[in-house]
Amino acid sequence: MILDENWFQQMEARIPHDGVRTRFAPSPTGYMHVGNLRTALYTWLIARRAGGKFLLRIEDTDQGRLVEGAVDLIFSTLRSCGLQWDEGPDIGGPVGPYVQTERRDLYRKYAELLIERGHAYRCFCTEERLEALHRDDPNAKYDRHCLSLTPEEIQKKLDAGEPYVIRQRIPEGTTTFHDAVYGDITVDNSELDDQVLLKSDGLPTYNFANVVDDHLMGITHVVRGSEYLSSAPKYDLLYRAFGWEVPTYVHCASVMITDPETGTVRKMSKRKGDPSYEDLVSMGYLSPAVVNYVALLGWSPRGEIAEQEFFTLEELARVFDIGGISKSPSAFDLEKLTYFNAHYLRAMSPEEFAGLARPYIRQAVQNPAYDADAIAALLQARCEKLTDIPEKVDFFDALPDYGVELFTNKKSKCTPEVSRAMLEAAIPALEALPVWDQERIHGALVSLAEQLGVKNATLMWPVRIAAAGKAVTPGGAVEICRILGKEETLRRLKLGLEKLGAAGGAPSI
RNA sequence: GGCGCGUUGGUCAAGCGGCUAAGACACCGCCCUUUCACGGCGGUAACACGGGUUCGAUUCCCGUACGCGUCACCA
Repeated sequence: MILDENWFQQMEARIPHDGVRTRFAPSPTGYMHVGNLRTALYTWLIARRAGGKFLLRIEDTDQGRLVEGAVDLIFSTLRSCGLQWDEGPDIGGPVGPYVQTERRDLYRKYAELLIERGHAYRCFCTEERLEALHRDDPNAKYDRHCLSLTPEEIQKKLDAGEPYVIRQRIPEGTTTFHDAVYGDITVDNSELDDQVLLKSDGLPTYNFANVVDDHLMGITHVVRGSEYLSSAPKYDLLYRAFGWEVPTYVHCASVMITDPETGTVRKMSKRKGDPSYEDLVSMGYLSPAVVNYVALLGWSPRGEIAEQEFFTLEELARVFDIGGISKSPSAFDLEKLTYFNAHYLRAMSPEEFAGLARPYIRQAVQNPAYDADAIAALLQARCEKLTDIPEKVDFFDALPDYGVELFTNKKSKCTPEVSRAMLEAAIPALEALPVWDQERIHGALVSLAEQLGVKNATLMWPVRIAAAGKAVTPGGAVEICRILGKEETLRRLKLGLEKLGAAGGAPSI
């Protein structure tokens, strides 16, 4: 086998050396879980912070685990979070292709280059032999059986068309690698296996493809989950075997979750029903809130901004530093995400919020007479997620069949008798209003309370109960009456009065 | 089991030899108030354990415990 020097030189010549380049390299095997999203975010931030490039590479070397539509989900998730890539499968770039199966020939060439240099070798061992080895000692590493094959033996097997893999030859000694988060880590090479670089189907393993692609794509910072910390020494050895510069490793601790059933912390997982990014969105969470929250899960701002908790993506891009990434795993807390979400909801302009809220309002309020924007205004400070909305406003369309006990409220000094008196007074006062708006309804009721010598609350409580039929409502009596309109309001107040037993008799206050 | 990494309140976390050990979520109380929220103010609550090093350890070193990761022709 003759290696084409020119070809390798051409590959090298394509590599950009113009500053920071990072990559997000998911395998299209399912959905974007929160940990993936965070890795993507940090990767993007490191590039952005440095004014560098962020690339997207699809690692689809595992034929068996491909999931249809997974690539599109990755695209859409990244985009909706604002993590646009500068180079990638769909938009191309100087070091493409950006899908590993489209690069397959290249890995073989690099594997053979390693063989030539004595850092790798062909292995013809059958699955049976490997299994037998493992049976004898479950922790056994590959016994290097094929390392001792002579060139003649190898050629004979090749000619016979025997399938083989290419293995990395791990040298003696120890390997020390540096990680930007964890510092220097040293391991004894005897802990390392002669791992497979090229599978018998001709495709590279993750570890090998990763090293080759990261180098060929000029990646300067390798950001990934800490589950890869153990294989980092093998990466280092590979880089050195090729004579390549080792990139900066940035390993991030896992995102955990407290299992609601057992109360123990474990890694988040789809199978256990933990929410993915998509799930969170459909649960009513906003992308910027999720991004903001996730950024702080395992990273914290330092210096003058140490106290800041709300960040836009652009702000993060300005201040994100690798030094702020924490070594220990952190637990995803839906309650805290909810808090961030609520903050984002409230920080919107009323118009923007109304636009988002409208569909949710209309799920429960179909009567077009009821102004969705006015309802939205009541909701903005009162919901934490958009999905909270429908159940809060269902009383507009249909007055609930409530019980008279709602007319009793200690704090407002309301009893059924008091409530009856209040409604009896409120109905004519409201009936007399020539114009039905916030100011006038409010004015009428407040001055009525004054006339009657009661606290505002004493009058407002029964009016609100009668108007809404619920103990808790977004907005007070005035706001609700205004939206209901004069006619419907009066109808409901009269209905409330009936419930209280409309019988005459002087109100006993 | 070997190897690696980690361990500050229920949760996220600051701290990088000397502090009454920040801040945030949640929780509790008060204020505001036409319910509920929002907002404001305040409160409860933590350095896993044992040895060192040091004048002095949350901070450095070594053990122990616990947790996580990894030991695939998966990524």
